Parts: sequence; C-alpha cells; structure tokens
Amino acid sequence: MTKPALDSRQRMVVAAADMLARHGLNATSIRELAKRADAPLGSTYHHFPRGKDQVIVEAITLAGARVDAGLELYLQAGNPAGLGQFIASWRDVLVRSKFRIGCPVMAAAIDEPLDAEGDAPREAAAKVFAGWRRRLEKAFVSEGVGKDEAADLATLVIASLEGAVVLCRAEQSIEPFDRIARQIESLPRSQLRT
Amino acid sequence: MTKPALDSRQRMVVAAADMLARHGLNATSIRELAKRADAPLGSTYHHFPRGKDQVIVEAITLAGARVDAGLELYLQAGNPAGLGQFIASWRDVLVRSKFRIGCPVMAAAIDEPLDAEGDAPREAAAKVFAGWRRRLEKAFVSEGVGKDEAADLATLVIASLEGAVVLCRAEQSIEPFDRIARQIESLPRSQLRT
DNA sequence: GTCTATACGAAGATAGAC
DNA sequence: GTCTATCTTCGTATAGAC
Repeated sequence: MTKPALDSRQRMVVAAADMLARHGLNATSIRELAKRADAPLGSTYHHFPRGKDQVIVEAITLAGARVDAGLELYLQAGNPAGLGQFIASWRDVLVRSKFRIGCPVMAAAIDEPLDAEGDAPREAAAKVFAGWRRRLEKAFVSEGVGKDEAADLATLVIASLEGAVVLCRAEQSIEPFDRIARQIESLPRSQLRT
Repeated sequence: MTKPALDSRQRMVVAAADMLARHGLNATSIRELAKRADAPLGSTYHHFPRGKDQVIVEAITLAGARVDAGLELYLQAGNPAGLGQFIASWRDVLVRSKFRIGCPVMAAAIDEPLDAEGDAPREAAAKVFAGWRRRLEKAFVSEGVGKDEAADLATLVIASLEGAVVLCRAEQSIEPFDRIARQIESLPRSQLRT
C-alpha cells in the first residue's frame, strides 16, 4: 500500500533544504515552506514547536548527512577515483540547476538574522562542515598522507569547492568550478607519501 | 572647514556593505540602513530612485573596489610577499569581528530573493569576482606562471579564501583559514617556472 | 529637496474552533 | 491533532506637507 510519499512534516524539511540552497536563510519562510509542502501554516508549529530554527536545523542536518553519505560511498577503500566522482556529482547539481542551487549549509552559516537570539542554525552548519572535513581527512590518511597534512588538504577541498560554487553562481558559468576541480583532484595525489 | 563626515547617502552605502557582510542580502533592509546612517527613511528614495537594488549594487561595487585596491597594492612589483600580506589583512577582519564579518560580495551572489525581478546585485558580484581573479592572474603571470595555470591559481586562491571565511564563521574559529592560508601561500611558488 | 506619515503586503508566531 | 483566523512587527515603497 501506498506508504510512499513523505509526510507533510518531512516534506517541509526537504523544501527547507532546497530553499536554503537557492535563496538563503532569511528568504526561507515558514509560510513558503508550508505552501510548498501543501501543509497548512498553522500545523507547522505542531510539528516544529520551536519554530523556524527547528525546521532549519533539521534541513541542514539532513542535507549534511546526505552529502556525508555520498562522501563515504565515494571514498571507501578500493575506489581511488572517489573524490573525482564526488566532485562530479556536485558539478552536476550546479549545471543542471543553471547555477541556482548552492550549498544550504553555507547559507545557514553566513545569513545571520538581525535579531539573532540564538545561533542554532549556525551551530548545525558547523557540525556538518566539521563532519565533512573529518571524513575527507580520514580518507587522505588512509591513502598515506600525514595526519596534519591530511587535515590541511581536507579543509582546502571543502573550502575551495564551497567557494567555487559561489563564483559559479555569481558568474553563471561552470568555469570557476572546473578550474578548482582540476587542481584539487591532482593536489592530494602529488603529496602522497607512498 | 568641516568637510569631513560622509554625507548621508554615502553613509548608507557603507552601512549596506557592512550589513551584507554580517547578515546577508535579505536581512539588509532599507529601514535598518536609514537607521544606521541616521537618515530618514523617506529620503532614501530621493538618493536611490531605483530602491534597494541600487543601494546594494553600489555597496558591492564599493567593497569590491576597496579589496581590489588592496590587491593591487600588495601585488605590485617588488613585493613578493604581497599575497601573504593580503591574506593576513583578510584574516584580521575575521578575527577582530569574532567571525561575524564575512564577504559582502558572496552574500549578494547566493542570497537570491524569492521575488527576483532582476539580478542586478548578482551581476555586480560577478563583476567584482572577475576583477579580483584577473588581478591575481596578472600577478602570477608576471611572476612567470603560464597564462592558463595563472588563471587556475587565481581562481583557487579566491575560491578557497571565500570558502575559508564561511568555514570560520560556521565554526567560530580561525583554524580553517590558517590551514587554507598556509597552502595557498606556498602553492604559487611551488609551480613557478623560473 | 527633506522628512513625516502611511499604504500595503509578508514575516514569525499563536488562539482557539473543530 | 488540523487548520482558520488573527496579532504584531517589519519589509518596500510612496504621498504629500513643509
């Protein structure tokens, strides 16, 4: 039986991740999320008693976990081209969305609201970034790179990819991404100890 | 003769650049700008007939030109450590603001409003990024790097610095920035032809 | 030309009917 | 438990007094 469709609560979280990636934190409104999830506005606060921040935190965590799962898959032992595949999948999202979809985690990190009572979204973003970095770091270590250097490389890969996405969105072109991708794919290898 | 203080028009542009860097495009409101510039709300549309977008575009262009002037200064002939100095100045802003000030140009590039009638802010951001990249590219070429490789390196420097700022803001730590800075400062040198 | 006052819509959040 | 109706604040933008 039709168990399929996500419930309206989960649809809102998914919609939030998409809006974050496209329009940023402050443009991601509860009203619009409810509209996109075909849910009445009032029921939002039944599913998310702590309001907007709660939706945002769940969206960031979800998006972060998906990317992390992709990283794990691509980087597992026996798949040396994993990093390249991961980068290619990120590239696809950019191109297919005509440079309109960015990184939802970044949005939560830089769009600090004016009122700013708490910073739950920023903290959620920090956890996600730290997780990605650790994942990459481990992969580099397992390839023979020293621990501190692996941390350096992992940070460079994440930072430059995030930055590349921004440049591409601004310039509406994949060129910056391809320039970065070429360099970070060859970078780790050139520093291997083995 | 007290010619000193900026006029209220210019104060609004400066305030806009600051708000963009701290809170993003959608949190940067005309109301708040007028408040911070000690200007009446109504006069905004006298100085900026095309409304918010006009203020934003001027703010991005101003911020972009300032950074570009810094780049030119640091990278001019006879100052081989210029890139390092430039990076250090960026680092200072991050640390001194306790990781609350990011890049106003980035904010304009990723915070696409929902209504989105035009994309003047995004286009302004694109021009600024392209200018920074060209400036760096020329510097690398004048150091003996090949043209295409210089473009690669310039893009990597801008993208990874922008990404590093995001990571630092999220994690409230300068560690990601320092890891990136170390690598991109040594990167160009290691690929010099001379 | 400067600024007060306001129009009008959308934001986050909640009350309370069902 | 779901949803309509509403409160309050803030957003862009303008009208019109001085």
